[in-house]
Amino acid sequence: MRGQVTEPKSTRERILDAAMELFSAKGFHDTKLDEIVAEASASKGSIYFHFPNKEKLFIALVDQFADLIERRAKEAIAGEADSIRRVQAALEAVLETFSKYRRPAKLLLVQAVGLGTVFERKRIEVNDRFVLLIKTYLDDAVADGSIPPVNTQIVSHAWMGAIYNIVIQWVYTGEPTKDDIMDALLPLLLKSVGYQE
Amino acid sequence: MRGQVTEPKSTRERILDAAMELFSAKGFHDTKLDEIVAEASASKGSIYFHFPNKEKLFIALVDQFADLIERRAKEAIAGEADSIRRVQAALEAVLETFSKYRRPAKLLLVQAVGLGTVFERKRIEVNDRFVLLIKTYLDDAVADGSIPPVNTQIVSHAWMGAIYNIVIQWVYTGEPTKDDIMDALLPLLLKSVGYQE
DNA sequence: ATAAGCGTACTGACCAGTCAGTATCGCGAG
DNA sequence: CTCGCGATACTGACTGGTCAGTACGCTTAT
Repeated sequence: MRGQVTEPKSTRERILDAAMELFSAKGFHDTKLDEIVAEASASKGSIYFHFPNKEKLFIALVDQFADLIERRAKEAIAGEADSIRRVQAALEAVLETFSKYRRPAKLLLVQAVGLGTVFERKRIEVNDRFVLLIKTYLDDAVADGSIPPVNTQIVSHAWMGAIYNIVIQWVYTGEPTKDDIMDALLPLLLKSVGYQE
Repeated sequence: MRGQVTEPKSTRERILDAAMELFSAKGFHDTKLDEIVAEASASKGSIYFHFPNKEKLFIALVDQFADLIERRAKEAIAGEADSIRRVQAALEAVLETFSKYRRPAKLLLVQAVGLGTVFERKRIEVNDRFVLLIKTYLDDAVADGSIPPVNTQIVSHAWMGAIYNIVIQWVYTGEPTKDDIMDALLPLLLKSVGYQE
């Protein structure tokens, strides 16, 4: 029998949780390290024991969530054989994951933008990872004739932006609901490349 | 006959130009007031003579460009009668304007995101202005039967995001060209709402 | 004993914003 | 026409608060 029903969180985890909470709510610059210290019931020393600096702490959160999203998308893809189904499954998985983790979504889609040059690269890197993922499977779908030929470069960027913006809207207002998004966005995107079900 | 061929720019204009240059390149926080001072060949005091603070200077630039975009879109709309043509004309005008002003585009679409709560409201306000504009004419197009009924709320946000992301991509890489964007994005968006030409 | 893990008091660079002062103009009175 | 006066536009040295990062010390487990 353990002393606690739920294993007490490690300091490192508490710091990450607190940082996620605050960064996603107030952004990078408006979040003070001392606030993270307070929220995490930790100390400045322990933050600098676990992370080299504030910037890396932020990036750790971005990477962590970007990895999760990508993993979920790839899992979903792996479960489908047909190329257009793969695209569809990946979209569903991504939307599902975003809607399950509202704060990380805001961190990734809003707070990680418009910081200096350093973060900019990170943002572009993450964006391109997903665009490439979409593009790959769109190209497959074109190749096997599921959809007519399109400029997949532009389409994947456009899709990415569409998803971004809808999710951001949802992050702020809670509207539209995840189901509404699924019902409206998925057909919209598929129709945009000429796919008829 | 004037003494100068081109009227020398006022201090206020030089400050705005310099601020646009630097903010769009390095973002809000990485741009120091002293850098704007140097770039504008002005002085700290004159910045604070013309603007209450750094934040308002930034917002002035955002507003200025958002106004321009909206004006161009409305002009384009005014020249068309058919509702679907209006949507089309507005999109063309917006893309045209973005592509003509690369730096302001980056300022509005990238650098104005992820700053604190104050800027966040501004960003949402601007975004909603355009979304509403799109939505209005989409609703018209649905009403007169040009396109089948769709969730125009979601569609307008999705369109907005698609445009954003493509333009951002262009801002960074110069690719795809404006013409490629027109050729690929316009049909994409129209197809997404089931419009066949 | 010794090192990983953490706490706390401290430092100092940085930079937005201030302010006392200067320059230049238009204008009405003498 | 010119002098005084107020208003507008601008200057740049200075300040003071802020906050990321550091120094160093105490604990606990091995």
